[in-house]
Amino acid sequence: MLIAIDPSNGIPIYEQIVRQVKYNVANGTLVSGQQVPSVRELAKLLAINPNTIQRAYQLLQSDGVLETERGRGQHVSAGAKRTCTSQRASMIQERLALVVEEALQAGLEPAELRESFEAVVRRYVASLKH
Amino acid sequence: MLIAIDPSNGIPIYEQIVRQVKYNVANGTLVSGQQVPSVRELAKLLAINPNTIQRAYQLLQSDGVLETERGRGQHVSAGAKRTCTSQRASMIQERLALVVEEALQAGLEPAELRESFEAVVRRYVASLKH
Amino acid sequence: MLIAIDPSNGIPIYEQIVRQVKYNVANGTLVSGQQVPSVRELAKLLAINPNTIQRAYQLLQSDGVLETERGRGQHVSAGAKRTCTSQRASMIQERLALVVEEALQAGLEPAELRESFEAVVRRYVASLKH
Amino acid sequence: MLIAIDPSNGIPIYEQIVRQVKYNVANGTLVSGQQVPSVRELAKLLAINPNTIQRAYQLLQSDGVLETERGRGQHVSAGAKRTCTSQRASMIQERLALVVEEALQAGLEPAELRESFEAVVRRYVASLKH
DNA sequence: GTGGTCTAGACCACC
DNA sequence: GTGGTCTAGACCACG
Repeated sequence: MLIAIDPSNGIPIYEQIVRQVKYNVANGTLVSGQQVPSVRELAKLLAINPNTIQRAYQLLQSDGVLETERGRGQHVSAGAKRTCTSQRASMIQERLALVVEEALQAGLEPAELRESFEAVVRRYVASLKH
Repeated sequence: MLIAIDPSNGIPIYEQIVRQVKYNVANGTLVSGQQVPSVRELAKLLAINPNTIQRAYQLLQSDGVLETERGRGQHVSAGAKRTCTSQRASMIQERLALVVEEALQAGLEPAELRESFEAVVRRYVASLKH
Repeated sequence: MLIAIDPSNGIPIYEQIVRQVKYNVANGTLVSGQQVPSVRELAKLLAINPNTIQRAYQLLQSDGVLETERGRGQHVSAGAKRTCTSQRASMIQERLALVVEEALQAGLEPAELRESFEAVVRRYVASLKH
Repeated sequence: MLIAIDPSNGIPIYEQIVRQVKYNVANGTLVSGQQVPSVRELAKLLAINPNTIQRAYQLLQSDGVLETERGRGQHVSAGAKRTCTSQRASMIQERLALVVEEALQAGLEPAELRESFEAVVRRYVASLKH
């Protein structure tokens, strides 16, 4: 599992961790039952305050992605993959909806927006081929 | 001109004011040379501390949207409309690109995304007819 | 006499008036004993608040440039020309000294500065020939 | 780093701080990546309200001189030295040009001005030797 | 009346 | 601990 933190991009670090763990679960990189690094371990690995890791793990627990067993550390919970996958899709679609709605309200033409949208898709598909 | 503040939506109040003034300028609701309410006036109107308004107005000045004359209040500067319009379009398109790219990276299918996109547009167009 | 006011250049309007009157006196455009426009007259002429003119005239009086006689308005005082001429030269030289000193303290080389200085002079002389 | 504030010289305190920080960066006294005192710390040090420091630091951020990391304080950004040095030189030369032009327009002779200029330089060079 | 600056003190999120 | 935001109230210069 790879977690990359950018401490100066405005998104709280704990939030970056939460997202990337969920991403890795949805991904298959982290599978149900698998151990995740302990708070201290991950803190040392990322050179980040343990409190911050702790906070991320707590959020992941309350989202049902991680489970803790006394003295045995954290592991990925049973239904995590399904949860994350659907969460991710709906989150992303929700954000897309927000942006598009705001653009339309701001008076941009649907055609204009559609063209921007397709341009991004084309650029992304092209970048995959390299 | 209508400015609506939501003090509890996370976006700083001064930022909300900045956006809405720019929006109104891009809009044509505020035209070049037009006076905007004085700091104290707007503060009373929105029931917000004058310092907060002051901060918003200063940002608008440094963005070239407002000009101030000592003792005579603020007015919309000459090139404001062009500035705001282009800023707005590019900001929105940038955000659209970000969301779409993230969605693609997360593995969503272009077709799926396109459908979401069109759904939002349809919903918006429909809402206009009511 | 010509007075040009720029209300949005940061220099207080009363200060702009003071400077330009002094300039005109040093100039010979305004001579000793000559009447200057009344406060109200000048205010109307420049489309400026009479309080502002009043303030400028008071400063000019305390600088010994203008004198007032009951009911007869303001006129240029006897020694005004000498006062203004010397004031102007010393003021300007003082400002030059300030800028140059700051530049040297900031570490710019005298040679570099001298070159900038001469460039401005050359540019100015050239502009006169057109 | 030394910062000296004169609260009664007309220049706003936050502006004095901004200038002196930039000066120290251009100087080499503050180098890229170096921490600057926290808002509260500097406020206590200078016996000035933290809000005023905050304002100065925010301006420095928007000028690209400082960067902030949440909960970890401010540090000098990467390109800061280049930015500050060039800004300072161009600012000073611009001001020199302004003063010289005004002097010439006011009718002072280039030779006279040149003599004033050289006098300041001589005086400054002499003061260095003591 | 206007905007510009500053102080004092509070609350929040983040680390 | 850090920075970010906001309120309240004061003082000043300008017109």
